[in-house]
Amino acid sequence: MDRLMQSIKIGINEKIYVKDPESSDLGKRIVEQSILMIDEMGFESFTFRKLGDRINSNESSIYRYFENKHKLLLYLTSWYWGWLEYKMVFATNSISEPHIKLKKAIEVLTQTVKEDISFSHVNEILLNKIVINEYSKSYLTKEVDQENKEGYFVIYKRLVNRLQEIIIAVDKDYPYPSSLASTVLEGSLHQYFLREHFPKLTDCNASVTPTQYFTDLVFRALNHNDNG
Amino acid sequence: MDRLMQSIKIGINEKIYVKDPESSDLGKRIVEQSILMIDEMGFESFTFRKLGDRINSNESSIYRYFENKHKLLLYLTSWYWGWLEYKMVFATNSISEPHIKLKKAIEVLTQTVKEDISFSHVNEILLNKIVINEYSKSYLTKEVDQENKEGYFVIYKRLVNRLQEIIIAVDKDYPYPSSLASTVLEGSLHQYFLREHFPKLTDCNASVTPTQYFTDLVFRALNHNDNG
DNA sequence: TCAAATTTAATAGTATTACTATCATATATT
DNA sequence: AATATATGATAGTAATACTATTAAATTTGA
Repeated sequence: MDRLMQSIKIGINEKIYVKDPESSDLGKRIVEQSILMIDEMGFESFTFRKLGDRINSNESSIYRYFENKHKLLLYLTSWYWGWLEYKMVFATNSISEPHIKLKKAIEVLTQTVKEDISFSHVNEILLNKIVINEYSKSYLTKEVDQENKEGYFVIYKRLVNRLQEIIIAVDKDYPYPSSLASTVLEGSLHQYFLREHFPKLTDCNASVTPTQYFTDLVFRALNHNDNG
Repeated sequence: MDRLMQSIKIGINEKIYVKDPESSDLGKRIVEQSILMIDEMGFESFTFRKLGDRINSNESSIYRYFENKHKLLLYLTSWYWGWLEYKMVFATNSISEPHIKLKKAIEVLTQTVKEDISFSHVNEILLNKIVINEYSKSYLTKEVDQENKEGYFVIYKRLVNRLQEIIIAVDKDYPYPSSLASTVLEGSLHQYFLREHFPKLTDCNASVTPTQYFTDLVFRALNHNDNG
């Protein structure tokens, strides 16, 4: 998988960036170091000025790649979802049995990232942490409808739809496949957050994973013959 | 219910405010108008200066009630969860049948607020919208552990725990009652958001409510004798 | 390989935000 | 009426989120 993914470029809506950060060394450093910094200090405290200092570049140069830090967050999270989508499709593509396919899909989508240095300048482990802590902020805005119209969330939407289709293949009569798919994806991020900060509000802990919880939940919800 | 609730004061952690906004006319106007303004312009664009202008008061006077707008958001959302908790306990208290109690609890917790002018200066309908759009921002911060330690989230945590206990009463062997409870509360806000902004990602629409989806999901997940 | 084009860096500047400080005035309490 | 307290007005600071301009470095391509 490593070698394969090295040659794949995740296609991100061109309107999200001013200049493609993949097209230059500076661009890659912006992406690489912004991930480290947002993880360290949180999205609110992160600024382009601080990033410029850190990468020995200039604030104004960063603005030539991204209009503002919100767009940068959209870029990073789109990248993450595109990467997860790729992993999910890759892992489930060859599986024909619907319930095994669904089990695998949930597994890939709700697992934490352990290690994946396929793309040199993107640290997927930290990016996963950023998505848990910051993704909601990218859409809980007054501009969400406009930005959605411009296609800034297509990758995420496609991913939810893929999961929904896999759910339907297991139980075509289940009445809420879209809601269940979106609940799994969003709820998984939430359970990871709770495990870290509000352990009383979750059953997930060192030995129980969000993957186990959601696998169990989804298969209880669906009518199926074999629990995989 | 109206008259009863008029005499109830929702107990909010005193560390959240500098001076209790319930203790003065200015304090009440701060709460009242901040709800309107955050709904109108979103939490990011909302500032104490703008609020001061709107209520014909001064920025510095508002700082005498709340340290910053983050604390004000914590206050408003705590108020909301306290109010919902009250409604939930009130509605389920007299029910002895566990599955009917659970059904009622989910109903109260996942329903949109239609109209409830029990507390004169708090518009619960708008507050519900604010919680949907802004609540996550109150805890997705680098300070969450410290603020949690100081008790800023007690009401919400108590509410999740209450729901979890009601779930256990229906099926004491279900392995993930806390996660299911937190999924219902958080997921419900999310489904409302999706219904409004990403209709393709949910089955909730004009005729299907998040309440129906979650009621169905929870009862599918639990082993029980009667679906109510 | 030299000139032109492009990219990046450095500096400065603006409007706004998120406060803090000070002092005056209005209102309530005793 | 004296005192305390709450509020208002004004000013000020450091940081943020940019934009603009110009200079220097690097790339490109003829």
